Amino acid sequence: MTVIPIYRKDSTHPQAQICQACAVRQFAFFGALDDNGLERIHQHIADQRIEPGQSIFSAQEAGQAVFTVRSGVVRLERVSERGDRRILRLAGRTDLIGLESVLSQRYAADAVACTPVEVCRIPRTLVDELSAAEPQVVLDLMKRWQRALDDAEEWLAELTTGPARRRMLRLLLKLSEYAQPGDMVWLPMRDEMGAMLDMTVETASRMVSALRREGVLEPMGTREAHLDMTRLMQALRAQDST
Amino acid sequence: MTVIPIYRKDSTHPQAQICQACAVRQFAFFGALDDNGLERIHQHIADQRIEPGQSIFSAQEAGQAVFTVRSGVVRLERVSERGDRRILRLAGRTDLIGLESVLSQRYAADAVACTPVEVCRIPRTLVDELSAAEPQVVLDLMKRWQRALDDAEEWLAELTTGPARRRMLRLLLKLSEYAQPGDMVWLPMRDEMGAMLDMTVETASRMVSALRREGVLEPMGTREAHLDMTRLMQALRAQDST
DNA sequence: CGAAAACTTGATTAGCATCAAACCAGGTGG
DNA sequence: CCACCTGGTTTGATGCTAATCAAGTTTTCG
Repeated sequence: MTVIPIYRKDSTHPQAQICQACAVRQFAFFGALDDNGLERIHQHIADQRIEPGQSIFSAQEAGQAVFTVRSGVVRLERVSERGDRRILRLAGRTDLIGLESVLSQRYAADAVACTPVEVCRIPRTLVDELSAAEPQVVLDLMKRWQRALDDAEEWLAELTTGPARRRMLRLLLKLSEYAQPGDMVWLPMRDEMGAMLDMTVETASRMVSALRREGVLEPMGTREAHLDMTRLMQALRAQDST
Repeated sequence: MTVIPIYRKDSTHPQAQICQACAVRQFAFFGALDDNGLERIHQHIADQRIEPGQSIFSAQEAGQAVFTVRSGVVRLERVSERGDRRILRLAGRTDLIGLESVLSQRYAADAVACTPVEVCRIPRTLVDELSAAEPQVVLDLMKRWQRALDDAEEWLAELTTGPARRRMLRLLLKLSEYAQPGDMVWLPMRDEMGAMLDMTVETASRMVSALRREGVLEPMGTREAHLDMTRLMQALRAQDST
């Protein structure tokens, strides 16, 4: 528990308390900043709530800000030359998305909320100022780029190859990384699964149904499910050994 | 044409001339440096020649250096959980690989020469020193991370989806980016194509043979080919419209 | 020159896409 | 409150694409 200094307890700016109390702060972009640093910046940061299906930013748009995901799951997707949507990777709590805006580049992909999402919008100009003042910030940025690259490469190696059943199992494993408190994982719509795993809705549905019958998966309310991790890992091992 | 100052014309260190005359210097990592900066560093840089099939670095190895590719084509690949090799992306002239070493992280993938390759090995410690001295260098690093991410995402969106024929056509298009002077492109082995496009050697062979018969592709000597770009683009359009 | 490696081609089969139809949940308006 | 509609999901039947299995051919290199 951090003790909040008295002089700031009744700060006039409402964002002050929010940044101060931010649950993801220690992992997130401004973990590197001390309270003083935080004080200087909070008025430029806006926190936003985004409903499922709504876009956070779009590909080709001139990037003006990066976003820290405070809760929920965001998908990053592109439309291929052929015209079909492909989901490239997911971002969750503590992830920073839209990094390319720091370089004054256009966003390279669409970012769309999969669940209700809370993000903090951090303007590019602010990142520039901070980078000049705090060398830690630049290092943190580079680490985040590397993480994004790692995620993309892992997605490519594990989620685009092998039979449909294996890809679905690996997706569930990945989704478990974004689990809510209470073991609940977000269960994507079947067409989202299709865009992630390069399969049709019908195939996605068949795989999910099969796994439900096997007890790997238990849908709990719309768009959520409980995973039996033991059975999931077991199914994966069985899959990979054949 | 840069005029080379007299005082350096007979520098004792052989690497001095090489760095000075480096054909990729303006695009490569040290484009940001002036001659003075270059003078300070060249003794730490080693240029290496690597034969096809040889490894430049391996995944999990503690990264001690980044590498600028001066010529040839390098593949970045991972072994999936299931145990099969997956090629994630390619790197060519002016690309910088092994960026994660700057963060003192382990290499995330294997880097293997596809053709005869020339690289400059740049130690991590040198990058650190330069970053402190020259702010441009850090910006350049971030741009390169973003480029790597872009490449990985494009690979995912264009080369992992659609029928085998389309994926092969798109691979040829990508290979044309790495063309030699004289329109010659490197033609991978069939099993490399398989690892790039997630198909078997047999399917890769069938696709290449078909495209050769259609005149899209003309093998010229081992491991090289001439592409008819007009027919290639035409075949791609026909493919995507169906 | 001979062996190994890479490539090609053919026949058969498995897995997934496609087409088609039914099913279900949640929201709306009569 | 219920009938209805809509968007998402499930299931079934059929066909096509690419994997697999199996030779055979060409190239490479000691």
